[in-house]
Amino acid sequence: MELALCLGDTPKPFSFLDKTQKMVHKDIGFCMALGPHINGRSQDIEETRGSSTDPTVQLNLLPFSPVQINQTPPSKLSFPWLTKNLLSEPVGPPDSNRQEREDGPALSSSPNSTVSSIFNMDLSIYTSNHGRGNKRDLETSLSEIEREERGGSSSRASDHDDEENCLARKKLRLSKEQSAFLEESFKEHNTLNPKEKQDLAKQLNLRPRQVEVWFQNRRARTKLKQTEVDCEYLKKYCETLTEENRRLQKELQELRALKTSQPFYKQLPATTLTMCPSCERCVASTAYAASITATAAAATDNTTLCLSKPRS
DNA sequence: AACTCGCGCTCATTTACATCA
DNA sequence: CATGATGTAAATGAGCGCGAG
Repeated sequence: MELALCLGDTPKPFSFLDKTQKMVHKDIGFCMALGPHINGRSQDIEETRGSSTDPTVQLNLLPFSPVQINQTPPSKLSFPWLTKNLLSEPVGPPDSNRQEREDGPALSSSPNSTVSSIFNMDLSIYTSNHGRGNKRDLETSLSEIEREERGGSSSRASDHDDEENCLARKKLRLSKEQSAFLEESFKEHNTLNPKEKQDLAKQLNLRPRQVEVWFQNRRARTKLKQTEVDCEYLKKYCETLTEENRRLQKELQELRALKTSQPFYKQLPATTLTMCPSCERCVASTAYAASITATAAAATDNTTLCLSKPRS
């Protein structure tokens, strides 16, 4: 059994996996593999194994979203062992229906439908910055909202306008209520269609662009958290495999020692199974068995040793 | 049908700022 | 009060898909 680890650029396929899987990713990644491998004779093992149903395992962890919490693009590798239970994070359906939502917003599934009763309040930016917001922030935010309402949906162009109108980028701290509301929405969908974005912005007295950015950052945080979970799991998994590898190596050594210390054992022919002519049962048939039971050997024409009673 | 272009979106990365110990 | 660490809102640029021409 061999445990191989690869960290860095373009993980190379492990030798004992040559006939099984090839890695094609050129990204920097983490790669771990487990397979039968004794003293570098993986080729022999591979040949004798033949069509074994015990395949080698190679695990590739790519730097980009190895496990998607909220979406799982088909081209990306996902880890089957991670379930929504493990992840404490909401596991939404793959966002394949995004186009559908954009074509016609599924308002029935809108976060507002479930949380608006709780948070249907005027979440004014007057209360933002946890009550520490100053007058300048307030005026800036208000003018931004007015601009947004005049200009319609956010875009890069409006961002540039923002830049022109707002000389210094003043950081706005979202209030607890705003964050909670956004969080609830995120649990429903981790992406927004334009209508949802507009609605959320209106309800929270924020610019649609701010809502969009919040979701962007929230997705990034989710992903980061997930990466940490993955790393932790892989670390433990790696330790387990290392331990298993050590144990098997030790076992192998013991077997080899036993083999060399008992040379007569070497002379024993392989045990084969044959059918006992008298009882019609499978029995072990070896020259060794025959030699130690002279009487039995004399009683029968062949070397089959049968200790069971003949069938009546 | 193949192409180009513009648009809008997401993502990764970086920057800037607020907050806290 | 100054300072470094941390969290996070926002900016930026790249890449992708899609519809229109």
